[in-house]
Amino acid sequence: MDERELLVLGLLMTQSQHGYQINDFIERNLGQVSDMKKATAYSILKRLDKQGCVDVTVEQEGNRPPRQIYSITEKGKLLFFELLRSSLIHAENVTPAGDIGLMFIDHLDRKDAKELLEIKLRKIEQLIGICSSIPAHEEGIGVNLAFRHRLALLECNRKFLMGTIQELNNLMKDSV
Amino acid sequence: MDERELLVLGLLMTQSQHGYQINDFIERNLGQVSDMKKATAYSILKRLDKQGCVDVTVEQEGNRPPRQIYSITEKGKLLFFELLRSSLIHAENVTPAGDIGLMFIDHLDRKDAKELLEIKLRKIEQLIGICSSIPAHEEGIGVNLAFRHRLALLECNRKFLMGTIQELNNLMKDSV
DNA sequence: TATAACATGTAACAAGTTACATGATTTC
DNA sequence: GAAATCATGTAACTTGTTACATGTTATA
Repeated sequence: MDERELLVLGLLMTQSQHGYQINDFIERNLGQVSDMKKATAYSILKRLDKQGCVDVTVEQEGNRPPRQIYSITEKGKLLFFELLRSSLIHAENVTPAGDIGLMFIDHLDRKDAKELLEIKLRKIEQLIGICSSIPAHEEGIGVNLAFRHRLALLECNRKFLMGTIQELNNLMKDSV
Repeated sequence: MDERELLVLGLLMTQSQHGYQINDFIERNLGQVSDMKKATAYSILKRLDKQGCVDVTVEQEGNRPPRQIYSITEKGKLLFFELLRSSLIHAENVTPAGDIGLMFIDHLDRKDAKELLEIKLRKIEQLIGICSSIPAHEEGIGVNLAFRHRLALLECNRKFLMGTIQELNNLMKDSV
């Protein structure tokens, strides 16, 4: 559930890091994975510290701003595994975010609806392009699984949208 | 984006209603669509009122608690269409909630990982059962589209999970 | 007569975002 | 000398949840 906390803890599992480093890594490498904002990462680190899930040491090079280096503690590892397990077994039992709109599509006329879904289709196709051009990750299977899953869902959405657009076309023809 | 607000406005598009009615409808009929809590609906209605997106009239039958009947205004309709359009064209550009865990699956041993994914698979299959037993909606295509989309995504997840579990099995055999 | 259903609401809290502030260092 | 990068943080705000409080009426 608490994906952001899991993400931060997961990154600390590989190595001790300071906040800037985590934010930088997410921005550079995990752009298609998480849109967590910087302030959020900093406040999660503080929260984890308060809970005893991380240890902090301060480092300083020359006159640069001091770095707060965070290391995951035993308690933090327990939390990590707890969050990991609950994340892996979790199945969303409600309509995915963004599908509420679909339910109300009849309030638009068919032509408008079709055009909007075509915009969405183009976005999805762009995302498919980006996602399928990511080279396979060397270490472990997890990261590759995540991207393969995302790609599978995007393809599923693409197929669904194409079918729906076709259906709207047919309905428009019928009503002429 | 703001799915809950869109949901409330959408329900008010069909008819004027009071808060209890909206909550009741969601609880009874939209259990697989939204998990919005009652207090949330009430506070959204207040917010919409403050923004001039709904009008309120008070009704009372006998000595029962008075009902605040909310009707959508012209401004509210504009907001509804704005939210509807942005919902329909929106494509999530990050990994779906719940997939962060997948990235860190290598921290578990294969057997554990497999068992957790099997739990998830069973949940997904249950949801598929529920979702495919919902009778088609008579009016319009929107509601049916939403359920068909959800079903398609669930099937996609099922397929992915089965493949992944198989893959974990193979990896376990190899390492013996 | 107990309890479910009707009908509303508030207060406290948690999580996240936005926007701002600070100040050093490297690079153009 | 200006701008980007390094490194941290806070304050205000929004959204949503949990848990509680209130009182009536229909039903078992």
